Amino acid sequence: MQNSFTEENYLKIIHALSGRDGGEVSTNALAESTATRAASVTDMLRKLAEKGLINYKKYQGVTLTEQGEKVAIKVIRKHRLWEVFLVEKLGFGWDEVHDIAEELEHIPSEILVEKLDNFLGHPRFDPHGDPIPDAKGNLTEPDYKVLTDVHVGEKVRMMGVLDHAPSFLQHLDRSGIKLGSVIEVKEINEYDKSASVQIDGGQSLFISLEVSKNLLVQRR
Amino acid sequence: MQNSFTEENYLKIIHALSGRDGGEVSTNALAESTATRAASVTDMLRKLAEKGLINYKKYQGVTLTEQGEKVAIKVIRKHRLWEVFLVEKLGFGWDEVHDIAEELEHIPSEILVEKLDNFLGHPRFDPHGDPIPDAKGNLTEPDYKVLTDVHVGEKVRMMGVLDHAPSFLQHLDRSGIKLGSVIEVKEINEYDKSASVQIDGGQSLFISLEVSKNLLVQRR
DNA sequence: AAAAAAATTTAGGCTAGGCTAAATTTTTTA
DNA sequence: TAAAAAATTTAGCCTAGCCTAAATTTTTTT
Repeated sequence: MQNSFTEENYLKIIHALSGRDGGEVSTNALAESTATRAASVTDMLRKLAEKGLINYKKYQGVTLTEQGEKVAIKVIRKHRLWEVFLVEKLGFGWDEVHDIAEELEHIPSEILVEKLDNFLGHPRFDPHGDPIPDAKGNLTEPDYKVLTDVHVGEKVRMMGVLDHAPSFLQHLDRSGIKLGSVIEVKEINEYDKSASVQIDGGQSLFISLEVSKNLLVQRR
Repeated sequence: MQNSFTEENYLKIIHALSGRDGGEVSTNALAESTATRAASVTDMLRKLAEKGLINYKKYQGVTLTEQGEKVAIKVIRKHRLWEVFLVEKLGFGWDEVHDIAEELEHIPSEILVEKLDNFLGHPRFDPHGDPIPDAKGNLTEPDYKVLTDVHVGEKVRMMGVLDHAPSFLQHLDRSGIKLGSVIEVKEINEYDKSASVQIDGGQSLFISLEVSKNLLVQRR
């Protein structure tokens, strides 16, 4: 049986909120993420549980079943592939594609996804650095670190973002920080943890703790 | 205000059914095309009329208002552009794209359409030969003729199809008839109006009246 | 370990878009 | 042109997803 647009969204969000450990997700957290009320979430949880997509016991929060996980990962795959298409082929900025991909991800057609993947050359990461699950549903999260964990003197490579908000991405654009940029931490201020960094061996700039916390990087 | 997926579909179908003359479309015709019951159509018509998208008087059939026509043409533009994308870029067959485009056409985003149009190189026709409305909403139907109106001895070019059913398109594939093919009518059988034709100066074959009726052609 | 607070669920409703059955209007036929 | 048939609308219901208010359960405080 097919899952609705709304059901797919719930599964995707449960996946995101349960994190690497696959821990329980609360009704309230879901209400916040879906921009609905807790009572509405409860309704949907009952329905998803009946369909065997989540493990749900009243008052205890939910986790995805294996089947639910599969559906969620398919949606994530579609979302990220469409984002690549929008940026690489259509010329959108990385700050503009989220809402459109949010719609495209629910277009139902296995063949479409596979042809799209093929057309794009089987990309491994989306424009924000998030990994794209493969056709079999394998999703491997690379273990990047957050820039706040980098010591003075280290040179790292920018690999992704935690915050996907357009305003944050635009801020990075203005700062000249993009995927692949080399960031050298020159100095960290004790007081507010803001940092002085050098981008790609050129431009020096200050970045706030708020920014550092949302930058995923990798030692080189 | 935004129109729903369903509302857009009604407008698109009313456009298609009212033909070149913009004539009234009946409730029953809409029920058939939308695969719903007449009573449901009546409900929707009331709603579309309230929104100013159609001219509706009880029992009298409907026509599109100028505003409704605009919406319909936008949907058609999106549908046909996506079909070009699916065939030209993703490698789908012309018989496989209708249902997927039916979903994609409702993705809301003006910018997306324009970027897609640009990416595709501003195509004028979709993979079935149907004209693509321009960004301003101009839709000019070329006046092709149907193959049944072609006399013996004439050579014409295949420009489109009236029937978009996969089975018909696949039949054309098997017959080697595609957009742009030159068709020379060698003989027409009085009895059943079937015809003997030559395709691109090579392959000769018989085509039934049913096929002739659905082929749009142009004198050269 | 009670009491208070927070989280969650239940009860009862609402809207969009469907449906069936019955009523009404228009069209066709005799 | 009146009766029959066909088309259309109205009335009353249904489901998916959402809502508020009230009830219930869990968690936190004192």
